[in-house]
Amino acid sequence: MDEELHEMIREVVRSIPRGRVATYGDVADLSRAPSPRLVGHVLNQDGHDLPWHRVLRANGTCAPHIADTQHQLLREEGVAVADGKIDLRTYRWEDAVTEKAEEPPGLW
DNA sequence: CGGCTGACTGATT
DNA sequence: CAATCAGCCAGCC
Repeated sequence: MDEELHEMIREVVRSIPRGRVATYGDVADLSRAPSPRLVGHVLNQDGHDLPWHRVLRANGTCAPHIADTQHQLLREEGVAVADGKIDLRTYRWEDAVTEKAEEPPGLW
């Protein structure tokens, strides 16, 4: 059953560090999901106890129906939200790609 | 079995 | 920066 994938996606989302964000594509890749759409679907169904607000679209924005809450929660964690968009180049969860994790500005 | 939808992405114009 | 197109996959009718 693909239930394992389902759990995997939730695990990845839960692994996102505080003050950082990830894109659907990243989560999909880390959870070996076949496509980012599955991530969205899973979060919609079982993302109630997950930090789904740390998952955004590739351009730094998020879905309209959750955007309001999303921005609010992110700000609580110290993530700067500018005009409904997050600066991915600064806050993107880079530990996943092991490129370079530079410290975000005024955080904590 | 076929078609539409969606918390998506990337490239192109 | 906005609009379009084409892949992508699961779920519902």
